[in-house]
Amino acid sequence: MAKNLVIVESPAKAKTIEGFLGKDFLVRSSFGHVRDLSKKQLGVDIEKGFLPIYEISPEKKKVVADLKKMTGDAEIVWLATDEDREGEAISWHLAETLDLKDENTKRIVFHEITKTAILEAIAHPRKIDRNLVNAQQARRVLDRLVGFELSPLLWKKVKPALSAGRVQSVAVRLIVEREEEIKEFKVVSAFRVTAEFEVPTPDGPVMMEAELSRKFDTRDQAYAFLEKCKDAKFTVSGVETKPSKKSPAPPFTTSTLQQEASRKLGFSVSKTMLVAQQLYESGKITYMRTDSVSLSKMALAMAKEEVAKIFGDNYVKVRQYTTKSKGAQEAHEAIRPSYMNHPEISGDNSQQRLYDLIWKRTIASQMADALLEKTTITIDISNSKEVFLARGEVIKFDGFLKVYMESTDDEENDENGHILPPIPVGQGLTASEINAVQKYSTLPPRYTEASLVKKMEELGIGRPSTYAPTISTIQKREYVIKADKEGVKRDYIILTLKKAVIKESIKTEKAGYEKAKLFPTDIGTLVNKFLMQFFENIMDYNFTASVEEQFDKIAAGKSIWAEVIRDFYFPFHEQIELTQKKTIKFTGEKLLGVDPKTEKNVFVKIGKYGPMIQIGDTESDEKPRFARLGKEYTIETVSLEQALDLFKLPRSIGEFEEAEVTVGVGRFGPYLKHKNTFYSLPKTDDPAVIILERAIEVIGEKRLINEKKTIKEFAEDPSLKVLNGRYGPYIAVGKINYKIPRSKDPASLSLEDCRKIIGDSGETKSKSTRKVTRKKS
DNA sequence: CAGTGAGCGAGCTTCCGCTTGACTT
Repeated sequence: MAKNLVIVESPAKAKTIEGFLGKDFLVRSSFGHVRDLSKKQLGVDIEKGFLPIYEISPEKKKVVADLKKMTGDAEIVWLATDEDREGEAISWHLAETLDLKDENTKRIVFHEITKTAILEAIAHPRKIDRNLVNAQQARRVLDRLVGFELSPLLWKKVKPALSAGRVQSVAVRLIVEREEEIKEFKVVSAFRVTAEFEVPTPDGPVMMEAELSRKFDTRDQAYAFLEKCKDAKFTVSGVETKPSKKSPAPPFTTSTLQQEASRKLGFSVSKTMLVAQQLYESGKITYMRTDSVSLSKMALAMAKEEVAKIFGDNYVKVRQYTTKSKGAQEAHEAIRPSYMNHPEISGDNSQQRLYDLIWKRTIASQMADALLEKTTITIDISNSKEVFLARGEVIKFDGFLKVYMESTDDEENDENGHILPPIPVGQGLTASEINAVQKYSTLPPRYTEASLVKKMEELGIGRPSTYAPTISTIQKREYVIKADKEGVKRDYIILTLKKAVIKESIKTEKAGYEKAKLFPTDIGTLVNKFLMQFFENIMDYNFTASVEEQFDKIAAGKSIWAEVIRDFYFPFHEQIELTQKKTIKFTGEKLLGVDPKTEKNVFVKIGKYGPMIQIGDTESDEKPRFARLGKEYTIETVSLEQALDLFKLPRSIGEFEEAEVTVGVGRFGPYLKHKNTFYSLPKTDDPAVIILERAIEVIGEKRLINEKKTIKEFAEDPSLKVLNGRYGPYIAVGKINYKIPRSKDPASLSLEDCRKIIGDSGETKSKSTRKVTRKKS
């Protein structure tokens, strides 16, 4: 048996480290946290000074049992979890759950996964830092208290199964407020004037574009200016050349990798993380959940060598970056290739593309600045105080630009580029063409998943390991949806002065097209309004930053964690109780108008199952009528006519096989109902206009699929069927399903065989519970 | 999955941050 057991967080890391250490060391992983607050209850005993009630996470039972066995045999247990708040807590939880003895337990940390770094760490062990652990407990307990007291309030006041939390609710707020900004934004237009000048050079005339120093608010002003240009003289009055430089962006963190992969490769944040995980597990890149931009000494040396080899010594510039982002804990390196001398790797297309991005970014970060020369030529206009400016940029030395240029979120980005011809001051120029083009101001852009992550990081909310899950949570709760927005056509005016004549033309452009952007839903907007009204303190963009300050004090031993929590909790809990008593239901109800037929009020509001239309008052004696508001409408935009149309469903569209066919819209979209069977309508069919013939087609298609699905039926027992499902053949009895053993051929089973399989499998109970837990996750 | 909605009431939902492997009937 090995004398030493080293425990790290990640199995991939364990494998690497085991290679560095001798036979006396076994290295295993805890797979992250092994314990958490009890899931079923609040998990915090408030009366006992906020005592946390911990449980071994169900999926970690086996990990803990295995580790326990091994720690019993080891002489020394080395807790080598990450050097940050969570890592320290993981070590402490391990020590507690594994019953580790103080005298043979050592805590070590290392920042790079190299043999020397690890041997160095082993030479300098320490004890678990209880202050840091307490800071983590405070963080954990606070999040639980906020989440588990706010969410049930939402179930009561707004809609069941909603959620709120320190991180997710602020993320939703950002999206809701951006939408409000867009709604309030006033689009204005202005006329941008550009001129094409003819510049005489020894090799003949060259064209040069210049822009007027001001824009005109109206068409008439622009027209008047062009009119003046007809007999103006244009003279170069200044040529200014300034050297400038560009520096490379720092190596990737989780957040910047997600942003660049989104901009350059079009990956969603979850796709980026999935592919990065694959690269990490196959040893091609370093750890992908990090907030640090620093590179290890070894990585710097490797990068330097690689840059010199490929581009030459004059392209080398070794740089160590420092992290500026709020709340960074820097337990890992930046995300970089494991081996800098591998510009390409094997793997699927996504892996290769993401790796390429990481390789280039890392290499570029260790390269020289690009040296530029920026030139501005000023052209006076004889009869106007305005001037034309021509801007040019010349790259004198490309440096890191040889490899990599960071993208920006700005959609318009065409400022730099062209080279200007040499030209003396005093030179007269002729304008071959002057254009005044109407330009509209652009709306504030909606967030993409990646730009939301960027904003969250700026505010210090969320961590590298939670950016992707948070974004999927707020979509799963239907607070926001990711969607494309069609552009709208609009006209713009162009005035062109050419050969002393001004021509006016009108062109159309498509404006405001957006792809894969985050839009708030009615529910997201309503929940945000509720939380902003009653819990503005939690929703404050600085809330996380200020509690982090408190946690830092705990970590430094200057505050007691339970006191910090106490000071937060009691006023917060008071707010919860007050809101509980004070407010009635928060439905976002809006009066749409009056139904002309019944003369009753028509409302739109959020109900138990989402947005809906209601005809008739809730207080009246007569029961109101309800209709679900489909995803194609919003509370904001739905009209009275559209709302009333929804009550035309369900409707009968005729008879088929001597039974009525009805069409309606339900929980899962439009459906047909025939002989008590439901048939989902494809998206291409509109329930408002569908006719019987088409309905029969849909029913026929569904029957055909069902036929293929059924392998065997038995006349003696119609409730029992052998079916072909997603995971292969199975036996269905009512709503309970049974696995068919591999050894049996499903097509040749008799009723007796089936009953025997059902009898043998026995444990239907465990099956159903498993199904429930799966649903939760 | 299953096609509701008020009201009655039981029993369910929920947080953030660490980490991957489930094996689906």
